[in-house]
Amino acid sequence: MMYLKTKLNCVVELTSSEVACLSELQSQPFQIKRGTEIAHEGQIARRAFILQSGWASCYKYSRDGDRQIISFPLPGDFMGLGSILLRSSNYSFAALSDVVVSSLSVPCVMKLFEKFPRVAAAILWSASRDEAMVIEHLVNVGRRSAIERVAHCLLELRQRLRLVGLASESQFECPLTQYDLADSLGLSPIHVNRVLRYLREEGMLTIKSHTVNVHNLAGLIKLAGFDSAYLDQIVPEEVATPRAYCRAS
Amino acid sequence: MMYLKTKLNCVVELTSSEVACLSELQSQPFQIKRGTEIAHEGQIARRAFILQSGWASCYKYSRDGDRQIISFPLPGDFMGLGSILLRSSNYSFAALSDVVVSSLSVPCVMKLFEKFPRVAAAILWSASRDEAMVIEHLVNVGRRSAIERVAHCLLELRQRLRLVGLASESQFECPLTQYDLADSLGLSPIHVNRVLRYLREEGMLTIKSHTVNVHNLAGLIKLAGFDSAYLDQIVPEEVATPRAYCRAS
DNA sequence: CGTGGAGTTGACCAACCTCAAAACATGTGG
DNA sequence: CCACATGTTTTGAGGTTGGTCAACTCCACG
Repeated sequence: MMYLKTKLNCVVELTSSEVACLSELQSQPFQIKRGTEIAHEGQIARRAFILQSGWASCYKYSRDGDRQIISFPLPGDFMGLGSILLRSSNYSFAALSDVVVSSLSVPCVMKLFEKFPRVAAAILWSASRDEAMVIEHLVNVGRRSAIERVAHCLLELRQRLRLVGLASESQFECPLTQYDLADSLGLSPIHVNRVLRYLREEGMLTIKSHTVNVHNLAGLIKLAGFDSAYLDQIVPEEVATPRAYCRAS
Repeated sequence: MMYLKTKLNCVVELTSSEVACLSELQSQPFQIKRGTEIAHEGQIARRAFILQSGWASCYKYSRDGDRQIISFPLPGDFMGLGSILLRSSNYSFAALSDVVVSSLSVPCVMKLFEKFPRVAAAILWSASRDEAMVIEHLVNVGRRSAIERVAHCLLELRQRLRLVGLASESQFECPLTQYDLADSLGLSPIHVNRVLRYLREEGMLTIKSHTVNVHNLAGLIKLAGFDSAYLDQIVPEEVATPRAYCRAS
């Protein structure tokens, strides 16, 4: 609940009845163990999930069995939102660490749309931001070198974790293996390892026991060509200032 | 108008008042010349566009000036839908051929959400499908060989064109240059050329004077590992069968 | 005709992959 | 608390895919 409310609230200021509706429609949070697949590609999507704590991954397999990770949902993010209106899920997703999620059923989402158009707008906003991240990911994989990709990915994770209060200026927990990184960045795990060594030897960052330490933030940002604009949480006037198009409750 | 209506109509059956509202809120279609940039990355997005005829491209530049094409909007597709709720546009888009578009302003979209929740659902559906295409594109670039990428891309275009009646079984118009393909697939134009030669010599397809001729469809599908599920237009029961959650007009 | 964009080709090269093996963690059951 | 098993990181050697550079050709369009 907590996250869904704060997340959507940052888009449009929700009224108390809207907030009440959200908490009603959302399931009780429940735990999922590390490594569990939550939804599988091609399944009919009956629910969307909101990650309350822990890390997850969304991925697809290519025909020859190579995995491409689409995104790493972090606390506060939706999973499978894009699938609820399609016949079947686009992709699979799984828990990368022990995880707490809550869920919304498809009829619940439709009910939200019907009753609270501003919540609908907030959900579309959230979907738009997810799309922006996938797009940046595509640019990363399509047009950047291995070193840039790795640096860019870690900077994005740092920035997103900071937005939910889970990273300090120069350090954050990160359960990703080098295999996960490789599958996300379109590289081999061996090459990811070489890149991480390079970044370590250049004094940029180190990773030890699932903790990333950034030693030269400015250098990394320059190296990766990182611009965090696409992660902005700010919302345009016309969308955010509510009352103009708010129905009489 | 035509396209917006038929597109959204295939999601939820729109009532006549919903259709009327759509035509009212959509601008008159207007022409844009080939090569014109319609919106630029970072601009404030004041409108979303619906492509009525012709081809377009959505793209971003990486810091070192390499272009990554995100998608090729075809007739009936939205452009910039994901940007209207964000502060600024994610990406640029431009006309690849002479093009006819109509547009929706941001307040119009908000009005649609408020008045017609089912139209809102249909718009989110459309955004979900766009996201599914970007995701497949990411898998393509991240995990497939150059030959697979080119074949997959052309098969996707064929399939999408067929859905709007612009491709026959084995042939379609395609204004893309080899540079465009390269920037979409994360390859160099020279290598795209080599791949196209290979596909030609294998009897898979030929491209001549902006026309793609598929000579061995089954072979191409196998070669690319192409599965068109992500392009499906079918919508789940709960979303499509309307009256259940339809407000009293 | 002539000009510029697009397609084509060859030669060479580098970024990244694959295979193989060892060192290092981490967690589990005894 | 140890011993083993499993998963993860690290390193090396050699090979491929696809990139770069440079040139030439083929059009479409003025």
